[in-house]
Amino acid sequence: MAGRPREFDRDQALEKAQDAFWTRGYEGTSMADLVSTLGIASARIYAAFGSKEDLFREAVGLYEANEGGFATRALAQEPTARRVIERMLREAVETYTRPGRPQGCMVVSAATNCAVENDRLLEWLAEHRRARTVSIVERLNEAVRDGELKPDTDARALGDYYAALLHGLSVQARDGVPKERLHDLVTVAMQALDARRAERS
Amino acid sequence: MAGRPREFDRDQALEKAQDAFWTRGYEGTSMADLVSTLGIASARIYAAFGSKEDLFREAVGLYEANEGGFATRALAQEPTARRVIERMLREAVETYTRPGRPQGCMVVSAATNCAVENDRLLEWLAEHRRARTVSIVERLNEAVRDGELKPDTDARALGDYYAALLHGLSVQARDGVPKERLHDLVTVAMQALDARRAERS
DNA sequence: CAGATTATTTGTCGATCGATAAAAAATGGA
DNA sequence: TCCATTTTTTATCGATCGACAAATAATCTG
Repeated sequence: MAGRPREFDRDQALEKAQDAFWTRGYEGTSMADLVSTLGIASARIYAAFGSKEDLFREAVGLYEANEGGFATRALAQEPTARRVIERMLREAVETYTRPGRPQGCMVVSAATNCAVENDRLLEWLAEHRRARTVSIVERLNEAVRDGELKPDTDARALGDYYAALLHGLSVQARDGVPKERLHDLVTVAMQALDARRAERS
Repeated sequence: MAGRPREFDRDQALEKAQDAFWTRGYEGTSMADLVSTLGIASARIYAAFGSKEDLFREAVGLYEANEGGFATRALAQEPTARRVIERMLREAVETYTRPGRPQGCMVVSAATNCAVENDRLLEWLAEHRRARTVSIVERLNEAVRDGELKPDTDARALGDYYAALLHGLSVQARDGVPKERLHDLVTVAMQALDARRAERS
């Protein structure tokens, strides 16, 4: 273990790359943009991160481990499906509209339209979105088994519904719809779940 | 009025451009792509349509006048807000998942992440989405005034809710969620409106 | 100190981006 | 028939794309 020590903070550079990709997407952020945003020469970026694509994947990982991890956190920490869903949506609204931060969801908007040669990235993000949908559906199925929701509840339809809403929230946030209106919209959306709650003793 | 007659079908070329932009987005579709898709040299494209951006705007216009015009059509043709909303969502699902056609909504996905120099296009599409939201909210407000919906209904929240869902449906369709599941999800979403319907004599 | 290792600097690579100039070809009108 | 007009053909433009090679500099080990 030797060699010249790195002169820049790799984690800090990764954060800056995350924000750039989150704001403008993968193809919307050029290497020249990254050079000026990170403040280091392109050869240093390649030495530290491998390629633009590698950097992007690492940036998405950082996003999902922090700001974008609200779904995972809600699923892990909330005791009921009702609370999982509401917390997930409320935190999504907050994250998507945070002042001074990139708007919307990085996983939804960073690679939606891109050239053929980057289809792998597009598919990679799509798989992340589908996985999130699956985890929501599974949690709702669990709630049906537990008796939290009525036995005849269509958990998949309900899960698809909240997943679609989550993705729609991202588009709305990017369009500049204010946080308060998004919260009001979530309130409307929670009725679908409340209508399926079982009467408990 | 003279000059050499055009040798290709302009409308047909515009349709092909629409499909290309719809599939891969504005920046994801290069001039080289357009040349091979339309089957004509780039100089001819510029002569007929002005620029890549002009061609894109014209292609979006074509989309909104046909496949993408379901919201306008539903608003103009259906007698009740209930029927407007359901027809709009059902037709959206059909349009977004049509076999052999580009998936999702062109207005939602053709310019979500792009470079700084194309921010005008991004903002232009965002304005289209916001305008659609406004027209939905206005229709729901009208329904409250008409007595179709309960007097204490928050029409804006409800309109924002259906707009968000519409945008989410586009993302889901692009992710390959099958049509049937999207219809089931729409069924769940219709409950929010039904809960606001007034009891009529 | 010398040698191995890693980072930084500097310059540049071939490919592709959107766009156009100039010349040739095909029409209608006088 | 000849001219004005428009399209097509052909070739190419400068800018930018992502990526890297080679030389230099800074560290640890022995």
